[in-house]
Amino acid sequence: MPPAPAARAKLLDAFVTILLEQGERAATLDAVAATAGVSKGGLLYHFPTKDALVEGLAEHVEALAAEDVEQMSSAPEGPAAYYIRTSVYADTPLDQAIIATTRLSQTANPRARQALRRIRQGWLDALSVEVTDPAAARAVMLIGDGLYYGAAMSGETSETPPEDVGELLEVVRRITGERD
Amino acid sequence: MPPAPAARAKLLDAFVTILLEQGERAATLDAVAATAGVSKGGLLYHFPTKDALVEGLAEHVEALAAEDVEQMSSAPEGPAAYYIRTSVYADTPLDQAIIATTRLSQTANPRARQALRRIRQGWLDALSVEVTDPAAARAVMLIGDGLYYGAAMSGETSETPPEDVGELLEVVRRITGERD
DNA sequence: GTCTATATTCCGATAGAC
DNA sequence: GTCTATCGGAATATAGAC
Repeated sequence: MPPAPAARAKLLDAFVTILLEQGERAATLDAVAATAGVSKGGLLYHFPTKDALVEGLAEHVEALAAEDVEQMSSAPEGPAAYYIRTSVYADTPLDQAIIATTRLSQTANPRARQALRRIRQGWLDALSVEVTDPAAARAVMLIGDGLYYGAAMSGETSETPPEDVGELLEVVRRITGERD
Repeated sequence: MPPAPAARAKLLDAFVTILLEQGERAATLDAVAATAGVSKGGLLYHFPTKDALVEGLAEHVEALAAEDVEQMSSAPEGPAAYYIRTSVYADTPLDQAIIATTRLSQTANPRARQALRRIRQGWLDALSVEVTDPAAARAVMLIGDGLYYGAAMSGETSETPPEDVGELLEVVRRITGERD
């Protein structure tokens, strides 16, 4: 494994921060470079084009999500409860990277859309192991989507207080209860 | 009431179309004007700044959503079923306007964020009349958010085939069932 | 590897003719 | 009301010094 490319990581982190706090339009090469503490030329050495920067973020967020799916699959509380509980925006690196990717104009950045689609599919697969009714699995999935959506929409901070999650989990238990 | 400002409506419609099909970055004044069949100067007569264009879209989408809330409140099937059924992206003017507003970088466009927040609140209020358990109402709300989110994320077309909605409605019925 | 120019394109907005 | 022409600024990307 490579010796930890600190410069690349710092640049991607700056990209995420700006997307999160100021939106896509503010995430210019100049701004990313300045936030990371390098010049624009320095940035372009690591990411030759802006598309390369988006590609870097896409790979980064997919890697983080893959780790999350592993934890989800082996969670004692079960995948569904783990998924809903962690769908509340909590400032983790994964949450930040996902919202940042969401902020990219996805019609203009097919790669960003692809990353989010893959991540959602990974979650749905992990959910389906526990929640065998497809419609129920989809409903749980959609609630998680909605939680993330609220965070992506309402700005930088969480819309859902953690104390509300407990009640939400009860509702989910009602969904995942056996049927037919 | 004014004599139907056709030019304004045509410009807003072009703005929505471009946001929907190509994303925020493509929605320049030039592109909006060209799509509407007028010059940039012509556009700027009706909307003196780009913020004015966003304001126009925000008012437009809020008005359409207010109509929807009225229909929702008087729907024979009940607000919850109506809400979920119509949350599937269906190319209605309201759906298009909402997704278009979603595409605007909301950190940079507080007015777009405000419009979406107000619309969600209106839906939640209407839902709460039928679904009195707040957590259950929130869960139904979130499923609708998730459906819209999927549409906003996956591009221009619907992610959820209408034939899946029936099964989703059964799940919702399980949520809205009496509790305690 | 990181920097400072600089080239080029494009966007939002203004001015003023018609 | 709608047009053309144009300004000022900003964004992506290149070239080449260090």
